[in-house]
Amino acid sequence: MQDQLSQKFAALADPTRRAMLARLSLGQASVSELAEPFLEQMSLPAATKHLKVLEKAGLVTKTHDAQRRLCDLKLDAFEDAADYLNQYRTMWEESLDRLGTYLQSVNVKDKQSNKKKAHGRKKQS
Amino acid sequence: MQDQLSQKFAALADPTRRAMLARLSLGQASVSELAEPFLEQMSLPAATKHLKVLEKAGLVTKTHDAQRRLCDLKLDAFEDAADYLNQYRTMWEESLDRLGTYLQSVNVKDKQSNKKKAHGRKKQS
DNA sequence: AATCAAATTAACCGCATGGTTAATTAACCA
DNA sequence: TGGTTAATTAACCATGCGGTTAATTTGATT
Repeated sequence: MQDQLSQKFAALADPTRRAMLARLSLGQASVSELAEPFLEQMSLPAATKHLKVLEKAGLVTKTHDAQRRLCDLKLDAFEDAADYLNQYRTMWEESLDRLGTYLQSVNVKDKQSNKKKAHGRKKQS
Repeated sequence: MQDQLSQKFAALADPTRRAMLARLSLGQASVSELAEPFLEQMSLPAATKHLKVLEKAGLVTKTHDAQRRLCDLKLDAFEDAADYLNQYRTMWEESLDRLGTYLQSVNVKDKQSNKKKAHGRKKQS
Protein backbone atom coordinates (compact mmCIF):
# COMPACT_ATOMS: atom_id res chain seq x y z
CA MET A 1 0.00 0.00 0.00
CA GLN A 2 1.07 3.54 -0.64
CA ASP A 3 1.75 6.36 1.78
CA GLN A 4 -1.19 8.46 2.93
CA LEU A 5 -0.33 11.53 0.90
CA SER A 6 -0.04 9.52 -2.31
CA GLN A 7 -3.36 7.87 -1.55
CA LYS A 8 -5.00 11.24 -1.07
CA PHE A 9 -3.67 12.68 -4.30
CA ALA A 10 -4.63 9.51 -6.15
CA ALA A 11 -8.13 9.74 -4.70
CA LEU A 12 -8.41 13.34 -5.88
CA ALA A 13 -7.25 12.44 -9.39
CA ASP A 14 -10.72 11.50 -10.56
CA PRO A 15 -13.59 13.82 -11.53
CA THR A 16 -16.28 11.48 -10.23
CA ARG A 17 -14.65 11.36 -6.83
CA ARG A 18 -14.14 15.13 -6.75
CA ALA A 19 -17.81 15.56 -7.59
CA MET A 20 -18.71 13.29 -4.70
CA LEU A 21 -16.57 15.38 -2.38
CA ALA A 22 -18.30 18.50 -3.66
CA ARG A 23 -21.66 16.95 -2.91
CA LEU A 24 -20.48 16.01 0.56
CA SER A 25 -19.34 19.54 1.23
CA LEU A 26 -23.06 20.39 1.22
CA GLY A 27 -23.61 17.85 3.98
CA GLN A 28 -23.93 14.21 4.94
CA ALA A 29 -25.25 11.83 2.26
CA SER A 30 -25.95 8.14 1.84
CA VAL A 31 -24.18 5.98 -0.72
CA SER A 32 -27.15 5.97 -3.07
CA GLU A 33 -27.62 9.71 -2.78
CA LEU A 34 -23.98 10.17 -3.69
CA ALA A 35 -24.19 7.67 -6.51
CA GLU A 36 -27.44 8.97 -7.97
CA PRO A 37 -26.01 11.69 -10.26
CA PHE A 38 -23.74 9.11 -11.89
CA LEU A 39 -26.08 6.17 -12.29
CA GLU A 40 -26.61 6.88 -15.97
CA GLN A 41 -22.88 6.74 -16.56
CA MET A 42 -21.94 3.94 -14.19
CA SER A 43 -23.35 1.23 -11.98
CA LEU A 44 -23.88 1.39 -8.25
CA PRO A 45 -20.96 -0.92 -7.46
CA ALA A 46 -18.67 1.36 -9.43
CA ALA A 47 -19.84 4.28 -7.32
CA THR A 48 -19.28 2.42 -4.06
CA LYS A 49 -15.78 1.58 -5.25
CA HIS A 50 -15.07 5.26 -5.70
CA LEU A 51 -16.35 5.90 -2.22
CA LYS A 52 -14.10 3.20 -0.87
CA VAL A 53 -11.11 4.91 -2.46
CA LEU A 54 -12.09 8.17 -0.77
CA GLU A 55 -12.58 6.34 2.50
CA LYS A 56 -9.22 4.56 2.36
CA ALA A 57 -7.55 7.86 1.61
CA GLY A 58 -9.16 9.17 4.77
CA LEU A 59 -11.07 11.94 3.02
CA VAL A 60 -14.47 10.48 3.83
CA THR A 61 -15.87 8.60 6.79
CA LYS A 62 -18.83 6.27 6.79
CA THR A 63 -21.20 5.63 9.64
CA HIS A 64 -23.90 2.99 9.87
CA ASP A 65 -27.52 3.96 10.08
CA ALA A 66 -29.74 0.92 9.63
CA GLN A 67 -29.08 -0.38 6.12
CA ARG A 68 -27.96 3.05 4.97
CA ARG A 69 -24.32 4.08 5.02
CA LEU A 70 -23.98 7.76 5.72
CA CYS A 71 -20.90 9.48 4.38
CA ASP A 72 -19.22 12.60 5.72
CA LEU A 73 -16.27 14.68 4.65
CA LYS A 74 -13.26 14.38 6.92
CA LEU A 75 -12.20 17.96 6.39
CA ASP A 76 -9.02 17.88 8.43
CA ALA A 77 -7.68 15.15 6.15
CA PHE A 78 -7.27 17.75 3.43
CA GLU A 79 -4.80 19.72 5.43
CA ASP A 80 -1.55 17.96 4.65
CA ALA A 81 -2.27 17.84 0.93
CA ALA A 82 -3.21 21.52 1.02
CA ASP A 83 -0.03 22.34 2.93
CA TYR A 84 2.02 20.42 0.42
CA LEU A 85 0.64 22.42 -2.49
CA ASN A 86 0.70 25.75 -0.70
CA GLN A 87 4.41 25.31 -0.33
CA TYR A 88 4.75 25.52 -4.12
CA ARG A 89 2.13 28.22 -4.37
CA THR A 90 4.17 30.26 -1.94
CA MET A 91 7.28 29.78 -4.04
CA TRP A 92 5.31 31.04 -6.99
CA GLU A 93 4.13 34.13 -5.16
CA GLU A 94 7.66 34.81 -4.01
CA SER A 95 8.91 34.56 -7.55
CA LEU A 96 6.17 36.98 -8.59
CA ASP A 97 7.29 39.34 -5.85
CA ARG A 98 10.86 39.14 -7.03
CA LEU A 99 9.74 39.76 -10.57
CA GLY A 100 7.72 42.72 -9.36
CA THR A 101 10.55 44.34 -7.50
CA TYR A 102 12.88 43.60 -10.38
CA LEU A 103 10.56 45.25 -12.84
CA GLN A 104 10.22 48.14 -10.46
CA SER A 105 13.97 48.50 -10.19
CA VAL A 106 14.28 48.38 -13.94
CA ASN A 107 11.63 51.04 -14.12
CA VAL A 108 13.54 53.23 -11.70
CA LYS A 109 16.71 52.81 -13.69
CA ASP A 110 14.67 53.58 -16.79
CA LYS A 111 13.49 56.85 -15.42
CA GLN A 112 17.06 57.65 -14.61
CA SER A 113 18.42 56.71 -17.99
CA ASN A 114 15.42 58.31 -19.64
CA LYS A 115 17.00 61.57 -18.76
CA LYS A 116 19.37 60.68 -21.55
CA LYS A 117 17.76 58.11 -23.89
CA ALA A 118 15.40 55.08 -23.59
CA HIS A 119 16.26 51.61 -24.91
CA GLY A 120 14.71 48.08 -25.03
CA ARG A 121 15.22 45.69 -22.13
CA LYS A 122 14.99 41.95 -21.66
CA LYS A 123 12.97 40.12 -19.09
CA GLN A 124 14.15 36.85 -17.61
CA SER A 125 12.24 33.61 -18.19
CA MET B 1 -6.84 11.85 -21.87
CA GLN B 2 -7.98 13.17 -18.53
CA ASP B 3 -8.65 16.73 -17.47
CA GLN B 4 -5.72 18.83 -16.35
CA LEU B 5 -6.58 18.83 -12.66
CA SER B 6 -6.87 15.04 -12.58
CA GLN B 7 -3.54 14.75 -14.37
CA LYS B 8 -1.90 17.02 -11.83
CA PHE B 9 -3.23 15.11 -8.83
CA ALA B 10 -2.27 11.84 -10.46
CA ALA B 11 1.22 13.16 -11.08
CA LEU B 12 1.51 14.16 -7.43
CA ALA B 13 0.35 10.74 -6.24
CA ASP B 14 3.82 9.24 -6.36
CA PRO B 15 6.68 9.70 -3.90
CA THR B 16 9.37 9.50 -6.58
CA ARG B 17 7.74 12.29 -8.54
CA ARG B 18 7.22 14.42 -5.45
CA ALA B 19 10.90 13.96 -4.62
CA MET B 20 11.80 15.13 -8.09
CA LEU B 21 9.65 18.20 -7.63
CA ALA B 22 11.35 18.87 -4.31
CA ARG B 23 14.73 18.65 -5.98
CA LEU B 24 13.56 21.03 -8.70
CA SER B 25 12.40 23.52 -6.12
CA LEU B 26 16.11 24.00 -5.38
CA GLY B 27 16.66 24.91 -9.00
CA GLN B 28 17.00 23.70 -12.57
CA ALA B 29 18.34 20.18 -13.09
CA SER B 30 19.07 17.79 -15.94
CA VAL B 31 17.31 14.47 -16.35
CA SER B 32 20.29 12.50 -15.06
CA GLU B 33 20.73 14.80 -12.08
CA LEU B 34 17.09 14.27 -11.22
CA ALA B 35 17.30 10.54 -11.77
CA GLU B 36 20.55 10.04 -9.86
CA PRO B 37 19.08 9.61 -6.34
CA PHE B 38 16.83 6.82 -7.62
CA LEU B 39 19.19 4.88 -9.86
CA GLU B 40 19.70 2.19 -7.25
CA GLN B 41 15.97 1.62 -7.07
CA MET B 42 15.04 2.06 -10.70
CA SER B 43 16.49 2.41 -14.18
CA LEU B 44 17.02 5.63 -16.07
CA PRO B 45 14.11 5.04 -18.45
CA ALA B 46 11.82 4.63 -15.47
CA ALA B 47 12.95 7.99 -14.18
CA THR B 48 12.41 9.70 -17.52
CA LYS B 49 8.93 8.23 -17.59
CA HIS B 50 8.20 9.86 -14.26
CA LEU B 51 9.47 13.13 -15.63
CA LYS B 52 7.23 12.77 -18.63
CA VAL B 53 4.23 12.38 -16.34
CA LEU B 54 5.19 15.58 -14.55
CA GLU B 55 5.68 17.32 -17.87
CA LYS B 56 2.34 16.21 -19.29
CA ALA B 57 0.65 17.40 -16.13
CA GLY B 58 2.24 20.77 -16.77
CA LEU B 59 4.15 20.84 -13.50
CA VAL B 60 7.56 20.71 -15.13
CA THR B 61 8.97 22.15 -18.33
CA LYS B 62 11.96 20.88 -20.27
CA THR B 63 14.35 22.94 -22.34
CA HIS B 64 17.08 21.70 -24.64
CA ASP B 65 20.69 22.45 -23.92
CA ALA B 66 22.97 20.45 -26.19
CA GLN B 67 22.37 16.79 -25.36
CA ARG B 68 21.16 17.68 -21.89
CA ARG B 69 17.51 18.24 -21.08
CA LEU B 70 17.10 20.82 -18.40
CA CYS B 71 14.01 20.64 -16.25
CA ASP B 72 12.30 23.47 -14.39
CA LEU B 73 9.36 23.70 -12.07
CA LYS B 74 6.35 25.42 -13.58
CA LEU B 75 5.26 26.95 -10.31
CA ASP B 76 2.09 28.61 -11.51
CA ALA B 77 0.76 25.19 -12.54
CA PHE B 78 0.34 24.35 -8.86
CA GLU B 79 -2.14 27.11 -8.33
CA ASP B 80 -5.38 25.48 -9.38
CA ALA B 81 -4.65 22.32 -7.42
CA ALA B 82 -3.72 24.43 -4.40
CA ASP B 83 -6.90 26.47 -4.77
CA TYR B 84 -8.95 23.31 -4.98
CA LEU B 85 -7.56 21.99 -1.70
CA ASN B 86 -7.64 25.31 0.09
CA GLN B 87 -11.35 25.39 -0.49
CA TYR B 88 -11.69 22.34 1.78
CA ARG B 89 -9.08 23.63 4.17
CA THR B 90 -11.13 26.77 4.52
CA MET B 91 -14.23 24.74 5.29
CA TRP B 92 -12.28 22.98 7.97
CA GLU B 93 -11.10 26.21 9.54
CA GLU B 94 -14.63 27.55 9.47
CA SER B 95 -15.88 24.46 11.24
CA LEU B 96 -13.14 24.94 13.82
CA ASP B 97 -14.26 28.52 14.27
CA ARG B 98 -17.83 27.42 14.78
CA LEU B 99 -16.69 24.83 17.28
CA GLY B 100 -14.68 27.50 19.05
CA THR B 101 -17.52 29.94 19.38
CA TYR B 102 -19.81 27.12 20.42
CA LEU B 103 -17.45 26.02 23.16
CA GLN B 104 -17.14 29.60 24.22
CA SER B 105 -20.90 29.97 24.39
CA VAL B 106 -21.13 26.80 26.43
CA ASN B 107 -18.46 28.18 28.70
CA VAL B 108 -20.40 31.38 29.18
CA LYS B 109 -23.50 29.47 30.08
CA ASP B 110 -21.38 27.41 32.43
CA LYS B 111 -20.11 30.42 34.24
CA GLN B 112 -23.69 31.53 34.63
CA SER B 113 -24.80 28.21 36.03
CA ASN B 114 -21.62 28.07 38.06
CA LYS B 115 -23.14 30.68 40.24
CA LYS B 116 -25.05 27.73 41.57
CA LYS B 117 -22.92 24.60 41.00
CA ALA B 118 -20.16 23.48 38.54
CA HIS B 119 -20.29 20.20 36.58
CA GLY B 120 -18.38 18.39 33.79
CA ARG B 121 -19.24 19.10 30.18
CA LYS B 122 -18.89 17.07 27.00
CA LYS B 123 -17.23 18.15 23.80
CA GLN B 124 -18.49 16.89 20.46
CA SER B 125 -16.33 14.69 18.23
C1' DA C 1 -41.25 -16.07 7.72
C1' DA C 2 -41.02 -13.66 3.45
C1' DT C 3 -39.76 -9.95 1.05
C1' DC C 4 -37.83 -5.57 0.01
C1' DA C 5 -34.14 -2.10 -0.08
C1' DA C 6 -29.33 -0.57 0.53
C1' DA C 7 -24.97 -1.62 -0.09
C1' DT C 8 -21.09 -4.67 -0.59
C1' DT C 9 -18.60 -8.63 -2.47
C1' DA C 10 -17.14 -11.72 -6.13
C1' DA C 11 -15.52 -12.68 -10.46
C1' DC C 12 -14.27 -10.99 -14.43
C1' DC C 13 -12.51 -7.65 -18.38
C1' DG C 14 -9.73 -4.05 -20.78
C1' DC C 15 -6.56 -0.62 -20.28
C1' DA C 16 -3.23 2.38 -17.94
C1' DT C 17 0.80 2.49 -15.05
C1' DG C 18 5.37 1.47 -13.43
C1' DG C 19 8.88 -1.17 -14.17
C1' DT C 20 12.41 -3.90 -17.06
C1' DT C 21 16.26 -4.49 -20.94
C1' DA C 22 17.82 -3.48 -25.42
C1' DA C 23 18.02 -0.45 -29.23
C1' DT C 24 18.00 4.21 -31.03
C1' DT C 25 18.56 9.15 -31.48
C1' DA C 26 21.11 13.40 -30.72
C1' DA C 27 24.86 16.24 -29.78
C1' DC C 28 29.44 16.78 -28.50
C1' DC C 29 34.57 15.48 -28.65
C1' DA C 30 38.94 14.05 -30.53
C1' DT D 1 34.73 9.69 -38.80
C1' DG D 2 34.32 7.19 -34.84
C1' DG D 3 33.40 7.19 -30.03
C1' DT D 4 31.09 8.87 -25.82
C1' DT D 5 27.45 10.84 -23.14
C1' DA D 6 22.56 12.02 -22.44
C1' DA D 7 18.21 10.85 -23.05
C1' DT D 8 14.40 8.71 -25.36
C1' DT D 9 11.96 4.98 -27.73
C1' DA D 10 10.57 0.19 -28.32
C1' DA D 11 8.94 -3.96 -26.80
C1' DC D 12 7.59 -6.36 -23.24
C1' DC D 13 5.61 -7.82 -18.46
C1' DA D 14 3.03 -7.65 -14.00
C1' DT D 15 -0.04 -5.23 -11.33
C1' DG D 16 -3.67 -1.99 -10.25
C1' DC D 17 -7.71 0.58 -11.56
C1' DG D 18 -12.27 1.57 -13.29
C1' DG D 19 -15.81 -0.59 -15.04
C1' DT D 20 -19.24 -4.56 -15.70
C1' DT D 21 -22.99 -8.21 -14.07
C1' DA D 22 -24.47 -11.44 -10.76
C1' DA D 23 -24.62 -12.98 -6.11
C1' DT D 24 -24.57 -11.94 -1.20
C1' DT D 25 -25.09 -9.59 3.08
C1' DT D 26 -27.65 -6.69 6.20
C1' DG D 27 -31.36 -4.61 8.24
C1' DA D 28 -36.31 -3.07 7.93
C1' DT D 29 -41.15 -4.09 6.83
C1' DT D 30 -45.20 -6.53 6.72
